Amino acid sequence: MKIKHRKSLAKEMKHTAILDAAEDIIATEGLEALSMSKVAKAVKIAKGTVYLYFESKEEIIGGLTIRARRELLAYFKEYCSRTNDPLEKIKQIFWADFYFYKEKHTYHELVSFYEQNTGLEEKGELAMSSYHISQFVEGIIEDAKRKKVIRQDIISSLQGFVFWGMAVGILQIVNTKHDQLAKYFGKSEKEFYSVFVENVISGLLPEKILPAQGSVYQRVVQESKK
Amino acid sequence: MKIKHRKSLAKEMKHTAILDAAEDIIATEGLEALSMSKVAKAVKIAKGTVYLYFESKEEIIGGLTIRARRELLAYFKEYCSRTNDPLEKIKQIFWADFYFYKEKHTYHELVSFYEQNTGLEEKGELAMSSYHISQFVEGIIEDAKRKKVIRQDIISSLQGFVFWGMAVGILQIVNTKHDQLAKYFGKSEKEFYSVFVENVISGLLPEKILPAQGSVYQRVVQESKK
Amino acid sequence: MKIKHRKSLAKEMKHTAILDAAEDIIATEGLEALSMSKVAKAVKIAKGTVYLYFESKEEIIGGLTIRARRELLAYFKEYCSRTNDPLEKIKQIFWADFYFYKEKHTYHELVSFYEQNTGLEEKGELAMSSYHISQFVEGIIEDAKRKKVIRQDIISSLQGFVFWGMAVGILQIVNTKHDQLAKYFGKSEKEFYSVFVENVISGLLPEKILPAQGSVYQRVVQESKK
Amino acid sequence: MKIKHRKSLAKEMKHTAILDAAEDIIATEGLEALSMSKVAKAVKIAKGTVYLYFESKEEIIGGLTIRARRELLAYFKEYCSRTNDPLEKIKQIFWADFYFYKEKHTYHELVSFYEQNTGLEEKGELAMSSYHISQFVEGIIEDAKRKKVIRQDIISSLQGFVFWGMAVGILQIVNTKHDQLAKYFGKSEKEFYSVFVENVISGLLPEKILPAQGSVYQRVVQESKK
DNA sequence: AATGAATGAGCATTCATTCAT
DNA sequence: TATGAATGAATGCTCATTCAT
Repeated sequence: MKIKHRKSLAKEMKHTAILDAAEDIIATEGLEALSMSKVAKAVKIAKGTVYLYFESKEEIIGGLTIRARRELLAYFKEYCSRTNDPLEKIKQIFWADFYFYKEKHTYHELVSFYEQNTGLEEKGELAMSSYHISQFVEGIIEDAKRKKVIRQDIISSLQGFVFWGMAVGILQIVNTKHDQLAKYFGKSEKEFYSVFVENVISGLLPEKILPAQGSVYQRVVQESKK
Repeated sequence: MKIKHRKSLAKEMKHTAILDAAEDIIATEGLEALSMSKVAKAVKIAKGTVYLYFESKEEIIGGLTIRARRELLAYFKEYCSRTNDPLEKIKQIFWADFYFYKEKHTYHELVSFYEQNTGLEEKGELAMSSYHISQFVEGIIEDAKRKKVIRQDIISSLQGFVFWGMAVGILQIVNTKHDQLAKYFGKSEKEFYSVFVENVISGLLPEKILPAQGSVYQRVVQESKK
Repeated sequence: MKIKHRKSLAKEMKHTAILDAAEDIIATEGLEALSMSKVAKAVKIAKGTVYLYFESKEEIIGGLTIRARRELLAYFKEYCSRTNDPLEKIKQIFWADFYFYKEKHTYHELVSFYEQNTGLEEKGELAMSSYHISQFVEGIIEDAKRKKVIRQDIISSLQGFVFWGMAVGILQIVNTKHDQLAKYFGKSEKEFYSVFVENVISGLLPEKILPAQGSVYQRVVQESKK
Repeated sequence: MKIKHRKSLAKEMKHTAILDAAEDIIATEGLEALSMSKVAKAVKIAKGTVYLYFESKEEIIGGLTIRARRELLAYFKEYCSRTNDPLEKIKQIFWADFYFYKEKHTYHELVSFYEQNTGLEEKGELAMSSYHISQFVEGIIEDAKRKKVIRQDIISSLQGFVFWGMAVGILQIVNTKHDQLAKYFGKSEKEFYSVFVENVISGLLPEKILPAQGSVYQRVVQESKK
């Protein structure tokens, strides 16, 4: 058992070293340029050895995505801890995401990657990392709801997903189109993101005039429940 | 002249046939699996022949993206024409996007692809197709603004970008996570999307309580204007 | 007959236009970049039409080589006309070649190309263009021989070939290694070429001490006559 | 250690086998016809495997060129060792080159290839192989100079370049035009080459009448020194 | 546990030439 | 005489994964 433990420590270290190397490569050359050969070379082990620690390239990316999501959760916690105002906390989640995108670009790329690609199975730790984030966000939303600073019809868990989708999409567009943003609108990434955040937050507030009954929208919503 | 016309018709047809084949391949195997060899084989022409009609693989994808965007614009127009209510029209844009995603999945993939990838140059018809969509959406928002059914501080063109980013992100998450959606929340894609639309629309309404001065959010916004 | 004549005039013009275009392409992009498509495009005729005037790409290069050799002969004549001294005339041939290389680089490339490649058949005009140059050079050497300013054992025609081979080789090395020439020896192309010319001319002079009988060299020469 | 040695032996052998195969292909079909697919097929390994031993096609050609240059140097040494006469040694260099061309035609092609092509970077072993040859030839010339059997104004290193350029050019013409040589002059390659060697050697001898002052040639030489 | 040689299908692109019109 | 669409073999190179040692 002792031996096993020592072994698994060594194993853990190599596992980490492989992820570190892969992260470096992505940071330097981008996710697309990641290859098993490069990883093996960087860690100074044989290509075959990498497969002793990770079943496939996908698993390495998965491993890094776990890291990335942990870091994102840390960002969320850190930003939310700055205020006690439940609504502010929600805003802080968005801003945490923004700064995560700006400061941890590699991680953001990884998190987005998993959002963009169908057919990537998430299980085990990877699924958990996603769950932890959801849980945290849900908690923040639930708290705001309990304290009645946001609409009462909101389903916290679902709303978390919506937030997530919107933020991912916005940051994607910020990433892709920041040139146009600057050129045509004279807006910085932050200003643009501000518009988005303001929009979303404003949509949560309870003093909203609800769409009139019988509107097309209502009909569509009804329909969608079928 | 007749001959010339006939010829250019034949050419036009092959051009179309190539795009059709490429579209089929993407529909069946995904955008990543698209290759020139497959296209040639599907059209039953030589590989070199494909290059008589398209300068590169990128041009084929570009050609399909033009198709996709045209179709998306058609969706927008069709859905918006269903109502005269300016706010409803905005909602309809979101729903048009949703049904575009559901019904024209390949096209949606193509449109998203161009959103997700930096460094893809857009020119000529491709750039125009993007512009036409922006123009249309901007017009709808501008109209709602003029009619005072949405906040007056909205910048229509910028808001169009925000809409676009959010919708892309949400549909991405719908695409990737619809299993979880069903499993954990018992929600259909449509219901989930509904929550999103309601959220966004609600955020546009003028009778909004603005975030209190001095809130963290305000500070960040101020900051971002520097 | 008149019609035929007119036709062949028109034909001649197109023939010329094709060569002109090919020459431009080689001048701009190099011999390797020459392609039938580019030629056709440049002349604004169909690809197939080019084949009505030239049987193959090789024939176009052959046609240009004829031009190039004509120009080279003109250089030879021009440079030789500058002096009446028969030895000087020989020197002038070398210098004509040097300036041909410097000033008509495309033509030089073509002339060299035919020297470097085995299996390129030369017939008709192409063979003649080579013959004319040989004849001219042979005449110059023969004249110097008759006037006893060079060794009497020289076979003019053969010597012409030797000159040609040496000059081609030297210019090739000048072309390839001019950087080293400048860097390691501080010599310009001209200075280097000067050393070569001086060497060669000096080898032609009659007051030479011939290699001693019985030397290895003599043996090899004897051997070679077998 | 044994194992490692055996392994690296096996690797060395495959490396050699690839070069051998490439050499065969060049010998049979010419340098231009060399392709990675052909090499792989000839060695009966997968295309990708070739890339485990050579980074690129250019590296294979480079590897063969090293072989070729080594062999050429061996020829030089062997031929020069046949005599102690310093002038004879110079002649032997030319004859070594001739027999290298005749007997190791593929290698000659490779050596010429590197002379003819601009923009081929030479480094490491490849650069060294070139340097060793230069050094050897320079030594032979320097020795002859020191012993006063050739002109004292000769710069050994530069002269080596001139020799090399001339020999490359002559052998090229021998290669290309040997049919004409036989047909029109009734001369064998060897006889022709003899004329060349005699010419060159004769040009090195010190008892030379220098070109008269004021001749065109002198002017050009002066000019070139500016 | 570790190796690293081997695989081989796959990629986008080129181009001299042909031939039906 | 002129067209230009079509061909299709060929190019150098990549890379996730396997497996005998």
